[in-house]
Amino acid sequence: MNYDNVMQLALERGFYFPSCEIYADAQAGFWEYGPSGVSMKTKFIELWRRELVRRDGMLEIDGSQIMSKSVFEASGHLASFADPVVRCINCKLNFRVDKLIFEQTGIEIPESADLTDFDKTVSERNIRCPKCKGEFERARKFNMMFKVEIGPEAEAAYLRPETCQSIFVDFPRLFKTMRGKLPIGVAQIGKSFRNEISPRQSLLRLREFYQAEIEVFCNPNKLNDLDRFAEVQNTTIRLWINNELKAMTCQQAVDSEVLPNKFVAYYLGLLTEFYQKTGIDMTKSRFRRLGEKEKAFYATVAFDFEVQTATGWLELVACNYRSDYDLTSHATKSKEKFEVLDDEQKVLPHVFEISMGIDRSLYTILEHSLREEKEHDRIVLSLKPYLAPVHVGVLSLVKKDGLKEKTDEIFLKMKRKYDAFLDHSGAIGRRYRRLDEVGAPFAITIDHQTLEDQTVTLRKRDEMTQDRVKISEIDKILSESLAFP
RNA sequence: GCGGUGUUAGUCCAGCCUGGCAGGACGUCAGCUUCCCAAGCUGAAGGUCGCGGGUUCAAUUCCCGCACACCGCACCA
Repeated sequence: MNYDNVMQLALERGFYFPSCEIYADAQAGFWEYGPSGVSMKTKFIELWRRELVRRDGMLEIDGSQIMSKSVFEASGHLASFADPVVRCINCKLNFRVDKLIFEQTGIEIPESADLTDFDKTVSERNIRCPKCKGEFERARKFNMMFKVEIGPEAEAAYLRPETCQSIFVDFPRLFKTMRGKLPIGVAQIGKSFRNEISPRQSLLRLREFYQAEIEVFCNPNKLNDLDRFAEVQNTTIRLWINNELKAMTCQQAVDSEVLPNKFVAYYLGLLTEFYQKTGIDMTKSRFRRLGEKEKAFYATVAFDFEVQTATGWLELVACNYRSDYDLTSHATKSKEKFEVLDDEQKVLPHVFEISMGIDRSLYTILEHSLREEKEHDRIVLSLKPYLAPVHVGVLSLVKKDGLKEKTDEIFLKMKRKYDAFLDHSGAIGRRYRRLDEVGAPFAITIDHQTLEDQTVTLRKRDEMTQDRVKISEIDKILSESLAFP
């Protein structure tokens, strides 16, 4: 299905919708999750916890969204998480100065260069505004972090542009108090904030968005010394190297040196197994190795996990080998010690990062799960049962003859344990269609026979088949069918 | 941020050219009917016509500005 189909489903069925939409000054790039969206997101996060955090024995934290200025001085975000721009004195339009210089002269200046380098080239080559031929003000940096002011003295602080900074900052305490031992993963789910110049396409590019980030701290001398690699050695991962797809097992990727070490291969394997369980079509996925110019300023090796969607290839996860960039920076700035003991040797850990975009992942799951069945005149969201916003619809075939009361009684017994949806009104077929659209894998219907023999019909979403089951068996059937894998 | 196209009920859209009571379909809700896959009948609710200004006796309609959305460019999880 295409982007518009997903968008319409999202708006009509309570998955997500624009923030502040009743007001004209609502800003782009902010979206709300509705009831269906929250329910699905909660379950997605539970799957992430199971498949990554618990499976690998990671520590999970929940850090502040507002962090002090020093954090971002150390991390490099104040200096580097910014685009160099110039503004025309005459018409006030802003331009990316590095792009402008390249377009007009062919000279390439890296975007991280000193502002004076840009000013020098602009004046030497007499670069003028493309729109009005006006001269430019001096170059400045447009930083993509949201600045906030703390307290009556308005001390500067920032909304975090990535969740991982608190993981780095907290590392010394976590390692000491949680009896840390390398390698160790620290995970966090939360919101990050980026002042994007042009947010677009709802959940795909937000100014306020959810990340699920994992930072694995490791001994850089032991990247091939990892017992648990055996768990994923036969897992097939899809790698996109030099414009070519190479599907191979993790073991083969290490042996052929397509991946640098077992450590990286292991986590790409875990991530693959996680996404397989989300219902995303893995034949439309790849880990793409980034070139030098594409990588973030802190990365030495980088793979993006990308998935093909109706909007093109979409980056869901950034996997960056950040080496000791972060810990060295924070150690230098804070004077805190970040070295730890590993086999009685002092070592400054390196960091491998798995930075997941939750919103984008949820969009992709929706797009890959949504289909139209013309022969049955219905739209079906074939979510994995354990990710469905509604687990089961509980329906009375008709309201009268005591069926409503019997239905209420059954619903009451289920509603704490399952996301059950009670519905008495309208034609039964219409109610099934509505449940199909929110991805409810099951519907149980109470009819006249129920009153005679204590059985109900259990309808399956994908097959549209119905079985008669005893009321006493419902719980067992549902708990098995809805369980996480 | 640039260029193009749009914005009217929950959704899709008509009305705008040529200013004069805010409409349709689907959906939702209630009742009747039916009794297992969007059937039918009756009724109802639902709108700052994106926001602000201007022209006019009168603006959803004409003019200006802005915001937002979509497509393309650039940037990113």
